[in-house]
Amino acid sequence: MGIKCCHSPLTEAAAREILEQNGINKTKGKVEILCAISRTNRPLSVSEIHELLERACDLSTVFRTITQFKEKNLIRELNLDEAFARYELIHSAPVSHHHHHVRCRHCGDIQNIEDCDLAVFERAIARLGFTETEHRLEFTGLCAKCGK
Amino acid sequence: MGIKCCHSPLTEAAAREILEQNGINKTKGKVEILCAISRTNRPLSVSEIHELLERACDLSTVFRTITQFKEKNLIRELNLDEAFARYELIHSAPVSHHHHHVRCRHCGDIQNIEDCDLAVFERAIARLGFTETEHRLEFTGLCAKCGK
DNA sequence: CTGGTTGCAAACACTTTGCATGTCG
DNA sequence: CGACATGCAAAGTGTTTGCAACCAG
Repeated sequence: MGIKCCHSPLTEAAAREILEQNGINKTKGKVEILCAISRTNRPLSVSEIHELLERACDLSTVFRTITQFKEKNLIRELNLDEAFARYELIHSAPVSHHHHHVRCRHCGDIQNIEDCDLAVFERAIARLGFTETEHRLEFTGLCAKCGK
Repeated sequence: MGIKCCHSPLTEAAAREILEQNGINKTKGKVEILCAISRTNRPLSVSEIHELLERACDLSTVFRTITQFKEKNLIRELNLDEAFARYELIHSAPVSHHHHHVRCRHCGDIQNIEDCDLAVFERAIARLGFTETEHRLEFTGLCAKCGK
């Protein structure tokens, strides 16, 4: 319990299978992007992914692929108060693995938090050595009018 | 308890006093921007503020003023998964008035949530008629290394 | 073969900055 | 008067798009 980093790099074969299952063409770029995201245990920005691939494909291709992965719910987009978005794999494993993040305002380091309860959170974060903690909890949904 | 909109428009005099207390020059633009933010009960984007002022001052001035207000902790910056930031007044009243937001993924409507407890949240949001709710809880702070 | 995919360059949206001018205190 | 504030235009980011060449199925 508490804090744990979920780290599960995909083999190329596993990546190909995931793409297959989601009806996505298994091009070199897409396989590599999926592997790259699975290789890190922290959410990546598009340009970080681009650099991890050593620019093997164009930046716009990374953006397009990320968009596609997001639509297929392979990845989750995060907003950690930076000028850009970050993405992490959704481990479709048991149930959609719900967790959150702590990001250091100073060095930008990002760590995962596995529990989902405010009090537990605060304790877990303190245990990590974080100070001057702030949190931001935002909801989205369909309002009464829009929820058809 | 539950949901409530905190709405407290500032008179020009009150706005001037706040600026005074924070050592900010009381120029026409700054007074108007502060009033505009206090007049709405939902967080505003920079260009919404600009339009509310009927372009009485330049967009870059709004950006610069917002930056200054943020530094003085007069306003809070929010990130509601849009391509831009939103800002709302910090009611310095009793203690820093802590609350969150629900935003409709469809129409973009934003409402305030006053309580700060996940379970209460969920119920409150459901009571508002929101469906397909998602939330995002992110922390920032100084990690053990950076927290001097 | 044919539709999806890519690279490239250009376009976008939001935000920041440089500089000359204008205003507050 | 001097410091700060402003308008304007230009530059900077991160992201999106149009198009022709290309590749997977």
